[in-house]
Amino acid sequence: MTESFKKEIVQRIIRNLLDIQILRLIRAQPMWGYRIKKEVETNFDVRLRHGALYPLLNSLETEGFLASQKQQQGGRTRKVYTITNKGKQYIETYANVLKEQIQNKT
Amino acid sequence: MTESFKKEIVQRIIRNLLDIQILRLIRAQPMWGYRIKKEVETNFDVRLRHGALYPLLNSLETEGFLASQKQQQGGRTRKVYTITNKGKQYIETYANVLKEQIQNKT
DNA sequence: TGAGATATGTCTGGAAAAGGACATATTGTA
DNA sequence: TACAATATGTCCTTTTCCAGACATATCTCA
Repeated sequence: MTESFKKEIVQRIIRNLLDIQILRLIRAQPMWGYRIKKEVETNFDVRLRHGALYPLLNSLETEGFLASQKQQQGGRTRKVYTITNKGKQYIETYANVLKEQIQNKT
Repeated sequence: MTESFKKEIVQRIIRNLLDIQILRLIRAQPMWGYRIKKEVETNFDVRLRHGALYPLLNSLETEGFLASQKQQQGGRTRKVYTITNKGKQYIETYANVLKEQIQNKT
């Protein structure tokens, strides 16, 4: 039962806090959309539709959480994202909130 | 900036994982709906509408995460909820997922 | 006695989100 | 050469969610 709970909870976190998971991935290593999709799908066993991902990445860049550089791979273009200081602050704050969630028996 | 981030993140967690926050509250101390509403609103500085809370409590009981006993307070009735073993397992699994999130297992 | 707090419940219209389709181009492989 | 994978983007319809309203009853305090 605990295993199915775990899968359910992970999926809920991915769905509702997808931007944060993306920031965490990119902080660990700069990445482009297609790669992020594959990482999320294999790491968390959740379907991630590119029709949701690419607009999200663009808005995260517009809001200053991510920055991108175009990278040519032959004739194919990759938009490689790196995390900004603002983005780092956001996930650090997230980690702090989680710590409180675990510690407090509230 | 980090402060406004914190408020935003807390509100997102409450909104999307409200059931878990309720289970955590009730595990700490058996409680009824109105009290839960007040606790959540003061502890997390988030508005919690009773029109969302009461149906959620009823469904958590139906699914076996909570149990309730009616308590008479004069002519006024309180529905006091306690957490079940299933409910405890759910929030323990949640805590484990959060630990992995913090420990940067990605 | 009237207002505000306590206490629990349902329901609905509009907004937000999700799912899937439409669109295009390159690269690798069978 | 055709199909699957890589790579990024938009758009529309359906579904889900939520805020606020509707509903009822008791208790406390001024």
